[in-house]
Parts: sequence; structure tokens; C-alpha cells
Amino acid sequence: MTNPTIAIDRDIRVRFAPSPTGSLHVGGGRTVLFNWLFAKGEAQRLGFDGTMILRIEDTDRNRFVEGATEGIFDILHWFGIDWDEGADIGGPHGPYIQSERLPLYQQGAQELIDNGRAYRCFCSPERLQGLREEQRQKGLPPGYDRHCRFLSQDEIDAKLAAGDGYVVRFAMSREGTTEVYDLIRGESTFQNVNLEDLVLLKSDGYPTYHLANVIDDHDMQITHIMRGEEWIPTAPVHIQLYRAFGWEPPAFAHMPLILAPGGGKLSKRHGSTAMEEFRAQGYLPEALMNYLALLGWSFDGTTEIFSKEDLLEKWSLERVSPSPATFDYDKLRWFNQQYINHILTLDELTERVIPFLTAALLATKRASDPTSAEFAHIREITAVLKDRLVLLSDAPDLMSFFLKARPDPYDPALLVAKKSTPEQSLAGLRGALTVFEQGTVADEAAIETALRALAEGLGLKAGQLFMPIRVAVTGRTESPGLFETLRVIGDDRVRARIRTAIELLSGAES
RNA sequence: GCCUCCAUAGUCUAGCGGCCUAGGACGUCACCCUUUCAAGGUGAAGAUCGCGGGUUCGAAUCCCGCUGGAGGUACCA
Repeated sequence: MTNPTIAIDRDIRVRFAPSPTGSLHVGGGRTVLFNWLFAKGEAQRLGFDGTMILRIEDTDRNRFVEGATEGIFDILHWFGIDWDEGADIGGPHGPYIQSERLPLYQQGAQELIDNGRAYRCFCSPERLQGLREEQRQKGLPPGYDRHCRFLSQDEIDAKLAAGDGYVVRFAMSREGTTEVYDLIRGESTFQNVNLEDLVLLKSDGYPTYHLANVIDDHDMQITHIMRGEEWIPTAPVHIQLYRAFGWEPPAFAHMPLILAPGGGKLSKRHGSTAMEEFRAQGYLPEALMNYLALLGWSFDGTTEIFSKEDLLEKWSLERVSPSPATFDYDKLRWFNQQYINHILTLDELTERVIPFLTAALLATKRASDPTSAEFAHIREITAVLKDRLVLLSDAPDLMSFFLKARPDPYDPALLVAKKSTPEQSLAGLRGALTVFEQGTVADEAAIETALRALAEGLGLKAGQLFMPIRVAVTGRTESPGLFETLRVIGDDRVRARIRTAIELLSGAES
């Protein structure tokens, strides 16, 4: 499907409006990204202003999570998104937190009641529940039966006088159609009869999403609503609401859904879903942004690596696809690895790795000072094994034998290479010890020459000598190149570890 | 059930009527490099462009139907 032509002919104002009900989902992350790229990239490239607004939609007191708002600001900053107006920084259209805008919504609801476009509904939750069940049993489409829409003024007054609770519902027109023009899907037509009399104001006086969103987007002069595809079904009602207020609706662009690997919504069951989890696992914001940008958007079908600057320069709404995309953890890992191995500078990577080492008690606070000896040491280690680092959280394990006084306990049997005997390993290690005592591991080339000569003299293949040394020094069978590993570990620790291995092996022998 | 959206390899995608014997990437497999594991290099397998009808000299590309997948169907967003 091809996208309708998208022309930006004016200053753009977009908003990202999360609910503080928990941590930010990757789907939300992709939505902010696209909003931000539209305003800061595409619009500005075309010579228009692009303003990004961050609004907090906390109208559901039941699902409100303490601290979630701060968490969202924090993760967005980490992700690399900024905004011009918002709940934390204010702006000319504030407040930007819906719970602080209640009078606005109540006035709006009253206005709609006054001009006949909304009505009070006194139906109890129990009645609605029963209604739904009845409809389900009869195989009828569920929905409010508009019971209270045609109450007489006397009935209404009586209920109000009796102190009955009520909600305010939108009086949706029951004939005709509503056209929704979506910037990435084109036009769709909805039959108004199928549209519900949605609740606008809840019985607790808080607005629903529908009312608050329409009033705020109008009040904050939003020009483009870019939100998830799950909002398509209510879009026609929103358009009718704008019209009921006498307002011109903004443009709509519904972003394609992000699906779980097996199909359906992406949830915890499939792996991480929250932006914070990806951060904690050691994904880089650059990699996550790059990957998320490519979920539903492509530049030329060939280019894959995009920095934030590249995206600002190249991203366009026109190239956003309407079809849903499945989240692929493997590909995300690949991007992370690319950034770690090929894109970040060594200093940058070292800086990113240190917090993970500190948390694992493998580094001190001093390490974060780039002029410290500890930083320099970690930088050396990082250089040696960055091409086997996929997640920053892998660093403590991969680096532990470099940072600890001695390797973790290992099975002495590992000291014997495949197709080798304990005697051969022992002889090799004893010979190697002499090499290390006579030379310095700082000279990789000399050590390599000496060890290869030693292997030859003992009638061993290089691997039969190198593997025992590797295990002796690292405690494991997998490591970076042997000579660089030795160099970074240093003469003293190398000699000590070889001696320990010789003891282990001769002990196991007897 | 009803409303709506979507439909190119396992996954993300290029393709907007002839440049397509369908291109790129992840993943998979093989080989090279090699002291292990990675990284890197080379190559391979993998898509009757969901199915069926049209339109057209010509369709992955346009239209219709079907099927499949997904979303919505709350006093949640």
C-alpha cells in the first residue's frame, strides 16, 4: 500500500502523551521517536517550526503509579528525545498534566450538554455489565443502548435532586458517516450507527481519554496527532467531538503496531518490553533508537545504520509503513553489537561499561574519572574484548578475570587441551612459566615467538600449549587472543596463575 | 459476533505497471581467517510476492472477492 502524499505546509506541533501507569513500553518509545523525528527532522528540514510537547495523561486514578512520570522523563532523556513544552518544563499552553486541568474538561462537558451534544447517563455499572452480557448471549454487537440519552428533563432533574451519580456521554450522531483521513493509510469511512456514545466524563469528575485528548490537543494547538494504531477505531468519534465543539480536527497519523514474535501484543511473556529493561540489560540508546526507527520505517531498503543525526536528516512520515511489525530481539542485539564493536569510540564504550562493572563491584567509583589509572585499565580491557560484547551487561562476566586478583575456580581438567595428555600440559605450563619469568608479557611479539618455539620443542601443536595457558590465566576456555590477554593481565598475575595451574595439575596427577 | 486496519522468505523491509530470472538486513548453514570464543571476509539455502478472479499488450505493483493476521468493542489509555 502506498502512502497518500504528505505535504507539510505549516509549522508543526506534535505531542507525546503517556499515562503514568508504569514504565514506558517500546511501542511508546517508537511513537515518541516518530513524533520527535517528524517535528525536529522533517518539519524543520522543510523550513517550518517543529514543536514537541510532552503531556502527562493521568486521568485514571486507579492505574496511577507513583513515580512513573519521573521514570518516563528519565528514560526519554536517556533515549535521546527532548521536548519544547511539557509537564516538567512548562510552556505557554500549560499545565501539561491532565489532573491539573480538570475544570477545562468539566466546562467542555457542560458546554456539550448545553448544546445537546452530550448527556448525563445515570446507568449503574451493574446495569451496563448486565447489558453487555445480554448482548453477548444474543450475539448482538455490544455497546451502550443509549438508555439515558432520551430521558426527559423532569427525569433528569429528579435523579439529580436524588443525588444519583452519573457520567457524561457523547451524543453521537446516529446517521451518516464519518471520514477519517489517516496520513499513512488514506481515507476510511465509518458508519455513525456503529459508533458508540462514549463516556466523556467519569462519575469521579475526571475526563476519559477521549474528552481530555480532544480538548488538550485543541488547546495546545496540536497540528498532527501521531499515535498508535489501536486508536483508529475511536478516531471517528474524536473527529465528531472536535466538530461538536466547533473545532477543526488536527491531522491524524496512526503508527503501525509492534507485535510479539508469536503474534499478538508484545508483553512480558515474550521478553523485555519496557524501555527501562533494555537500558538495564545494557542496550545502547543509539542502538535501540536505530532499531526502533526501522520498525515501520525504512529509508531505501538497504541502509540500516542510522545515527540520531542521520534520522533527523532522512526520516519522513511518508515512508512509514501501515503494516504491523514483529519485534525481533535478535536483530536488536545485532544493532547493539554493531554500535559497541564498530561505532562507539573506545572511550565512549569504556564510559558505558563502567557503571555495569561498578554495580558488580568490579570497579570503584574512581573508575568513572577518565583521568584515573583505573579508567585506563578498564579501557585496555575493553579494547581487547569489545568484539565479543553484545550487551553492556555482559561486561562483568567477560571482564572478571582481568579485574580480579585471580580467576574464578575452574575444573583442572580444562587445563588439558583436546587430543592432549596431562603430562603434555604440565610440561607446557612449566616451560611457559620459564618464558614468562625470563621475558615480559608487555612484549606480545616476543612472547609469541618464545611460546611457539616452546611448543615446537615439546612436540606440541600451538593449540595444545596455548589452551592450558589460556585456562590457567583466565579460568575458562574462551577468551580474547592469548597474547593480548596476557599483556593486559600483566606479568605478576600471569606468573602466579601459571604456578597455581601447575600445582593443580600435578596435584590432580598424583 | 460486530466494527476497523493490515497482507513480499522465520523476522524487519525495498518495490509505487515493463528495469524483478523479486534487492538489502537479521537469523540459519557452509567455507576462509585462526591459539579458543567472537569479530571480520566469502558464499548458500530460504518468497509459486496469502488464495481466486478481473483490468492491461504486460501486475508483487491497479480493482473486487476470499482467507489469514492484528486492533477495537471499559466510567483504561
